Amino acid sequence: MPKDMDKIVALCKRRGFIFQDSEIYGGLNGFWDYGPLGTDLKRNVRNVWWEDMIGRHDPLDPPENAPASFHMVGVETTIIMHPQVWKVSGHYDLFVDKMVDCKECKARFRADHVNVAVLVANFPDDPSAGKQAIACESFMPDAATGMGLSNSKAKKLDQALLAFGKDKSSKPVGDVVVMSYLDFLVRQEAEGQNLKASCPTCGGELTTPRDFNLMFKTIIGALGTEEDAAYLRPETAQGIFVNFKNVCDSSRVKLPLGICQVGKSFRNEITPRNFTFRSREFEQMEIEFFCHPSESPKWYDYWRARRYQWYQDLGIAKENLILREHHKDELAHYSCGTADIEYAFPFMSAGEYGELEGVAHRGDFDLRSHMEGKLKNENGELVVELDAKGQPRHRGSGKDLSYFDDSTRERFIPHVIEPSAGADRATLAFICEAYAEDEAPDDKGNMQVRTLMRFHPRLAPVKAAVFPLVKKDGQPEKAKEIYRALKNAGIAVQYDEQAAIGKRYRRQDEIGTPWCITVDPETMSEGTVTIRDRDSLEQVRIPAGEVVDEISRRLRG
RNA sequence: GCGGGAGUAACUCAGUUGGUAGAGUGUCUGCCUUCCAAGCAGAAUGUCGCCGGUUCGAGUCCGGUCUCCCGCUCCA
Repeated sequence: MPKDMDKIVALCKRRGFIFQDSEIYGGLNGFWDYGPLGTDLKRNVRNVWWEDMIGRHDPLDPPENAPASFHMVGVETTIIMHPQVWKVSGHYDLFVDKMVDCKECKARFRADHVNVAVLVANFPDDPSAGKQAIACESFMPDAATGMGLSNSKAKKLDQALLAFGKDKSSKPVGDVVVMSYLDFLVRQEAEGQNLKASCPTCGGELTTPRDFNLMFKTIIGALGTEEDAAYLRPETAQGIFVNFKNVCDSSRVKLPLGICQVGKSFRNEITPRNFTFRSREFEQMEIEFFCHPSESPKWYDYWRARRYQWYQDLGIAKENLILREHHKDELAHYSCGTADIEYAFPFMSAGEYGELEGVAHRGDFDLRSHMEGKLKNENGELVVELDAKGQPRHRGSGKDLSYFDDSTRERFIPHVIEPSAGADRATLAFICEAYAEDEAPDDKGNMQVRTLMRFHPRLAPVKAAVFPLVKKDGQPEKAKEIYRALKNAGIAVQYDEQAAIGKRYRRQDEIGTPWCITVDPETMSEGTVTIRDRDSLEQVRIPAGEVVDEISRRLRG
């Protein structure tokens, strides 16, 4: 049974997990706030990630399934960086997409995605007639066949050719040339022609291409002008790349080496939607893993498997999670391989998944870019992109970012494997996965619907709650004692003496507290308390003095 | 950005032809003392998304705007 996203969103608000940003002013599209429980939950997601990737990492011996031992360290870099970073990384050019709209059907396309088939006619019997572009049809490339020009449109081109040749003595021959809409416009301009490409779907008139800046622009300096434009980072990765040399020079680390960072990133998503899934301000948890080029495929495999497993270890059911290898033509121009870890969010249709994390094999693209300048893919080779004067389009730092391996006396530019996870998306996935409704008996033994969040104990915002069964006979005092002992041990715990015991259990179920500890008459006589399990509803009795140890033990797994 | 739907208490929603707002849940306070929400009693809470217009009077009609949901588009 699919989960109801509306109910999940309602619970998130009702219990203080996630609020719409600036809600009292009507909200702000694409921005979300975390309430008290959501803040703890998301912090747990971040902390568990940091702990598992760095804190608990053992650099002395190879971890399970790893090709070799390796180092993992962290950095924290700024949201605003030198503007040249984004020019070199390609974001400046790529994030400023040219978009065209259809004035008729209102469809919007990326201008470089619209293809135009131009019919160029010539008269083989009459060379003096020259070549002329006489007709065009626009179409969207069909991913399946690679041939998006429909038969009807091809026929129209044929007819145009026939009509063109009608009053000529010799027969025209036509060549169909396919180009992007942007190239088409450039050629029309250059050749002084005025063919008009129309909407690929409805044939309506298209607007001229307009800029869409997907990076947030800002100004540095109180008196800053457009000259001082800077950008909020669209990814945390670049802060790692530009510090690669600093980290190597300062940290007594060797390759293979992972440098990790958690932090906010910003993208002007065109259509923010689906709760927090596509937000304009979001948090990333990224690893840039640097290794020898010859070892990179092994590390790519390692990180894909390890990161896929990580979500499962924290409670995401395997049937809701896929590891999807990108198809070749889906790869970014720099990537030698990318796999997405995707989750079957309730708001997606059956069989569809939303990306939680991308694990990309980036080769030496990033370090080379920051050395040499913005790179482009030319016939499978990454080369520095040049401007009209033959200079680099965007100049690199000129610094040598290669790595010298002392043991092999070899110098090389490391390859990078990038597991890049979304903290908000992971948090949302954990929320969706945790949401459950089951049936539990009420005090009369009738089955009632119970709403609960089955958070993994490491992620649960509240780990335990302590109740007195009744508000008398010294039970509240005893319960508070246990509550404080847990607090002092650094365990997130709540105390509740309000209303019937069953109601208190349900309250904790709804926020995903794994364990409830209840003080009852037997506590007063025998010194034992019950620990009730959220998922099984089972209770076990242990000495009150062992509660802190027992909960700590359970939290360690 | 387009098309469709929606916005009323913290949540889910009702609100008849325009006559100055209700229910359930939740929250809080007592009582009860009982191990899985619905025993009893009581209380608080809304400029009906926002702005403007029509009207003697607008939650209700009109215009604009913001936000959410669905579809399209987009998602290096």
